[in-house]
Amino acid sequence: MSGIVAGKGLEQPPSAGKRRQIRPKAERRQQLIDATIRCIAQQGLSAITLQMVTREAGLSVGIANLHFQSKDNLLRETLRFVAEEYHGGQIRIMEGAAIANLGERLDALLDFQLGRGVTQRQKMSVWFAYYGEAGARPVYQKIVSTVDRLAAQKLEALFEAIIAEAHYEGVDAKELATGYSALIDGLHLGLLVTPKELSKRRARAVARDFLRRAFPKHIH
Amino acid sequence: MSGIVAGKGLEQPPSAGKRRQIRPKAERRQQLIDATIRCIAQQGLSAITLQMVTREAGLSVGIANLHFQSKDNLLRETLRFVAEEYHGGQIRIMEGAAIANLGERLDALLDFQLGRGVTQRQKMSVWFAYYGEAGARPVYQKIVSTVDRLAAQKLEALFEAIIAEAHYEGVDAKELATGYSALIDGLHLGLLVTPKELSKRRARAVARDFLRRAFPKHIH
DNA sequence: ACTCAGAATGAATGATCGTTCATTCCCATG
DNA sequence: CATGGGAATGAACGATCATTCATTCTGAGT
Repeated sequence: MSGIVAGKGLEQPPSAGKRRQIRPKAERRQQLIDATIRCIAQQGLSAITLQMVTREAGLSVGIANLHFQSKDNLLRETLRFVAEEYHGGQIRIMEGAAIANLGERLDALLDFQLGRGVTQRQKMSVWFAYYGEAGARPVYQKIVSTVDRLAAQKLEALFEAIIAEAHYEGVDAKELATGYSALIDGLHLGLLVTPKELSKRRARAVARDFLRRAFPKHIH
Repeated sequence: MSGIVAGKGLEQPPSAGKRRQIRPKAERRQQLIDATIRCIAQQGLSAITLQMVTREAGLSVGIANLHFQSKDNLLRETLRFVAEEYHGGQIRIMEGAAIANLGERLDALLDFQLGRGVTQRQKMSVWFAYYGEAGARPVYQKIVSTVDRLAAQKLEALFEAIIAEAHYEGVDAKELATGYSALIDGLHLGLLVTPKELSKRRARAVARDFLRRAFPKHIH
């Protein structure tokens, strides 16, 4: 209920009469995607309904099919948006020139992956909701794979640079990158499913520990 | 289609006429749970229907409510079964007296967690399908938490024993156990969503690497 | 001020779902 | 062999869903 009010608040002055507004297509699409994300987080992917999403967005039922042709397509586009948001954030940190020091860049990456923005219950719910359906829906696999592969390559390159810089021996960048990515995913899962057992603080400590053991000269 | 045939084959001689059979309650329940697992793996948790499950089991629609009262309850019991199967398997290895050597016990655990039985696409699909809904359904969180907590404690105890045995220094058993569990979960996720990027062989190598870096005297 | 392309609406439709329950039929028991 | 308890069935029901489309309404362009 409060979610609905919040949804309206994002697009209209508080009073928000019934008056219909005409807005550009791109804006309505984003509005619907945002509402979809909130609904998935609150109700789950299997319980989601177009009536639910459009009400959350403060719009009518028909508009979903007007801008997305079908419910399936709306869900696909929502996944695409979420995937881009997460992986894009990582890539921007890894290839950005803002941070020259490799150790600091690694720190920034960890801060992003386990920071406030990403570890919101809302975000993680959506993320794993799609993962959960990926086994039965190749489309979801494909969408995630595409961005995931790019992020994995960037991470691998960063690890290689770090290894070269400090002449670490007996460490394989690729294997380490796979392990680190898996560790972060697993920590997100823990934060979502067993929040009582795993605090965000501890999750960060665990991830830091992994990096410290691999790159002791870079992480203190 | 082939799934349906296989389902029938499991309960009836190949010819399998239409003749109705009366079986004990426990057997029917397990039969329905097995069918539910197959359906979730094939169609996903959000697409599952009772008609689908009962057809897969070679039974009539009404029988699901007869033995499980409701669809929701059938799904809950299925999760309970899967959770017990996975975590129970781990616990049996960790507290079993069959393997005295701690290093070998660790190896056996890894073999189980990333072995043929667990990493079947079917099993992992079901597992993450429920994880995906956990954000919106506290019941699922509770079911998983219960068994998960016990397994985590056993793992921690095993790590502590290993640390004590070889006098490893500067390692926290609890933190390491959290990291290892998260790593395994993340690897399962990778095997499910991006199987092209992550082979089972590589997943095992990555997990082994984690353990080797932590317990070099125990893992070679 | 006027106009109209097209954005937005929401009642209606048909399909499908979970659940019920009157009925059928098996099989252990005597 | 006869029988009753209860396991199993599946047609029927009401609820809910995605999707459609005739209609309404808006606001930029003239």
